[in-house]
Amino acid sequence: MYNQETAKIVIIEDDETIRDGYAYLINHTSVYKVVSTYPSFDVAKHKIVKDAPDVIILDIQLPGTSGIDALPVLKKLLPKTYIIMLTVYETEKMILDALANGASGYFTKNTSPAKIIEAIKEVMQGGGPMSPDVAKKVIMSLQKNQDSPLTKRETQILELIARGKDRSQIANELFIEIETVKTHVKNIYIKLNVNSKADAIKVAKANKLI
Amino acid sequence: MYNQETAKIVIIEDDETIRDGYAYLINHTSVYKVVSTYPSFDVAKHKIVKDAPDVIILDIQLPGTSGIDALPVLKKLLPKTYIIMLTVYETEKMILDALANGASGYFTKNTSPAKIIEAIKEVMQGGGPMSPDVAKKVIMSLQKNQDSPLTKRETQILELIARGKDRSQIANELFIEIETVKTHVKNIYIKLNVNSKADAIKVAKANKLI
DNA sequence: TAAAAAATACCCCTTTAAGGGTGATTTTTT
DNA sequence: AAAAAATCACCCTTAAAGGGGTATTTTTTA
Repeated sequence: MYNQETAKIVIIEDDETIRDGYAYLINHTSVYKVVSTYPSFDVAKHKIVKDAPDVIILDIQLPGTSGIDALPVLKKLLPKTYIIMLTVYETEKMILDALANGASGYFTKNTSPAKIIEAIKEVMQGGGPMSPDVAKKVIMSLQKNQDSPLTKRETQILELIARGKDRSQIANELFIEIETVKTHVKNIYIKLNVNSKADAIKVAKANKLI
Repeated sequence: MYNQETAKIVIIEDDETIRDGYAYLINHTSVYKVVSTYPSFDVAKHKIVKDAPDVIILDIQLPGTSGIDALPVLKKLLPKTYIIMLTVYETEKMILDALANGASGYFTKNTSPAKIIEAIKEVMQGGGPMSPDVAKKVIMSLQKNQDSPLTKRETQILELIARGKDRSQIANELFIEIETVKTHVKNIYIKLNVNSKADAIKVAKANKLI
């Protein structure tokens, strides 16, 4: 594992006040060492491999290449480095994109430096820290609509359809006849006001029915 | 919104030591009030509506009805109540199931009472608290495999297939011919060693390629 | 306990999609 | 310049999708 005593941090953040503030606080109130700070990814990319950081604190709103676009590149340059995202915005899409692309943690900028230092510690220990507002959005993205127009069986069948299964596979899996599956599918289409698998999946996902 | 001063908590947990311990600490070191504690859901279900709790702390490993099974019932009985799950285990499936079924937060039992009190506060303010190890698992479930055998285009097409789109819809969306889509699909099948949409989706999801 | 909702199953029908084989060109990356 | 990725086209057969209608049994709820 890593040696926490010497863990190296790099901060990529365009706002000089925030950048220097975090750097100062990490250096003076924690065991971690900020080895470099950069105002943009485009400046950082040529030097960051030499820094060999254990953790990168990456702002999303950067001039030039955005933090989101920088993420996959950084993961390729430094596969073992943990990346904690920082942002002022917190749209569900942005958060999910960042996490899907390899971010280890995600914080909004109203997060105190103490929490960020705690997050560095957590990330070094294999955790996945995020601020409560971010966690809320992630949880919401996992939650299903409580008052679905679909019955349990219909929801179950629609989920199987969404996994690419055809009628006969669904029938086999649920120990019912193909014709029964067909009837359920027809009722699903009527309830969702669609007339194809693709549209049913689209509507169901938009309304978090599946 | 809720009045934080009088927020009512119910604890459902079979271990008496843990149950009383959390209750004592919440009552004596926070502004929240534990109005009832129960050793199982089966005992709680008849009385909990009268308790009208703002937050329920729900153990997963309960005698009789498990916390996972109790979750949808509780959501129906008390739709506006926040539920924080507690567990000793932390399998990805269990966590995702709990969150998908309406849990507001998720903690493992090595979590300090202070963190639980903080979690109650966060949940009352609309946050979605979870312990770092849980957050890690949630993040992992969102992350894609970095070294996929599929090309970008193939991944993109497989994602559209997984959304139930057929060849012609994919062709339209990507501004390419149906025949090209077909070729990509054939190459996907060869790379994943499958010969159907359903199997391709299954293998791809198992390996987090999509 | 009676009514309503959900789940089950079968018949008709037509159109469309899926999957496999083979070969080839162009574009992009390395 | 070579390799990888993306593009397109023709052959073929079988399987699936979607729309229509009807009807029974089981489960849930009022």
